[in-house]
Amino acid sequence: MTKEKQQNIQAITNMEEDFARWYTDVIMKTELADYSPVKGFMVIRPYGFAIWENIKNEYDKLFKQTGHENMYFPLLIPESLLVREAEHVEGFAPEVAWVTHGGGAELAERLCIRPTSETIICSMYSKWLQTWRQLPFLYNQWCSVVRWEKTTRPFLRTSEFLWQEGHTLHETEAEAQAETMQMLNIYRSVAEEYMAIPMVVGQKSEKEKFAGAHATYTMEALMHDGQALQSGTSHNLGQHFTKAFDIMYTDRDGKRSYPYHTSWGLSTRLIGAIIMVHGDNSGLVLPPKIAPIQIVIVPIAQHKEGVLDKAYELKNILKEYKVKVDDADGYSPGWKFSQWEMKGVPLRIEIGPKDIEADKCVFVRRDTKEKIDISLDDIQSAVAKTLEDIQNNLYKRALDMREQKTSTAVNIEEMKAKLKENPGFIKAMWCNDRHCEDTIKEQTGASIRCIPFEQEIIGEGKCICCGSPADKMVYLARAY
RNA sequence: CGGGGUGUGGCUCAGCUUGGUAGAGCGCUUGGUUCGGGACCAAGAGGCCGGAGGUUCAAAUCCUCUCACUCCGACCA
Repeated sequence: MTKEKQQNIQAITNMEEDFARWYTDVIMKTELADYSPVKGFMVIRPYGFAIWENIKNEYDKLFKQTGHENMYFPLLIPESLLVREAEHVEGFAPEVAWVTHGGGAELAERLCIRPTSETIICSMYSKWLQTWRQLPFLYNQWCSVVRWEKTTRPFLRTSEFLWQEGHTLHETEAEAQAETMQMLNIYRSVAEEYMAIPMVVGQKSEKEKFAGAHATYTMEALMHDGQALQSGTSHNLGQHFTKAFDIMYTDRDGKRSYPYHTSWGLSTRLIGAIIMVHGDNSGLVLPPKIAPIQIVIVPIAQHKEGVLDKAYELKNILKEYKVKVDDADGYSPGWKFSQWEMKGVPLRIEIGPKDIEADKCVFVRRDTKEKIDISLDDIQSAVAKTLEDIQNNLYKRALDMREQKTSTAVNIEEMKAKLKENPGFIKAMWCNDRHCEDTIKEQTGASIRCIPFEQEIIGEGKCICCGSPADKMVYLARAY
């Protein structure tokens, strides 16, 4: 093939050259999503949506296993409800979209398109909750929310995104805290075990916490370019909203009490994380456990006697997996190899006349691009083992990458230098002062991603900014 | 919200300086030969040049305004 032709076909920018373009190229070329006619709003195409469905199904299963039920609340929230909790409005007001007209007439009260549903859900909870015997309330909804964003990027930040929001009520503070942690753990387990993305988990600083929360917990992932991505948050909302919305019940002692409240959410942003953690210059690399197609079978010389039959036979043998036989006529095998590689299919099986004669096939792993001959007798166990290897290897690779991109610093100058030579996480001590937090952000561009549960002491335990004794180690990074 | 970039068949772009109402490659369709890393030949289809004004006998091209997308920074799942 000629050079020009290579370039024409390749079209995915190298990530070393321009990471942002690489990212959008991958999304467009692999047909995960496309831009819509409305600025900041994207269309999720079937291949991208299939990934979301797989993520969603895993989480949904665990939500239900832990006693949660799904429900659905309206898209529109009256302004009077949104403004009930002061911190909350203040946090969200700048990015709310408003509906002012209905059926051509101006509305008496404008309605906001939910940026999140705490307010409308709480207004209903106050109607429903009467007695301690009804607690806990364990509900969740899958929906989309709208936040009018200035700068948007597919999956990472769009004005509308798909997500899940859980909203629970509990009798005691301890139960609410336990729920908050339980959900964060579920978030982390699916992210790590299914998406193969290692997460740093911990608590958000006061500055970074959810508007109206008592405490926010987060899982943070590190992308290939050294930027962090907040990937899921779980909030202990205390009684902030239950008081603001008059949610009261008669407790075990016959007194009127406010319950304790949690909410937790994660979104299609996770798809951005999968792209940016595992992807390479050939395109997507999908972990087997969330790949819409786990195995693609590419027949070679498919017009020849018996080749297609054999391909379908293999598909049938492997029916417990998501298998596609690419029997498209008029495309060369080489073309198909490249296409499916770009789309990140974990395992490709090539089967042609020579293989059939030798009673074998060829496996090609997406993560290592390694080619191996496999006897057809062993195919089932070989597939199981290979997919598991790929899944494990992706996690390990991502973890190595994160560790390689994680440094420590004891003062701001050192932090700047480290971020410059090796962008990624910086572990440092912090005195818990908002002023220091702002200063660090201003001078380095990096924010406190979280105060991790797994603490350690860096250097002599002095705040990276002001040098006073500090009892918290934090992860800092530039973030999406 | 500030700074840059780009809008021409499905995609990537040329044409614009020096106006004369469109071109290439890829993709697509049909037929044939191919088929183990992005095959080849032949014949086709497809565009009022982002939009609105203006200048002109004549505008993709010049002028004004506008819109959209995109990238980089400040704020955010």
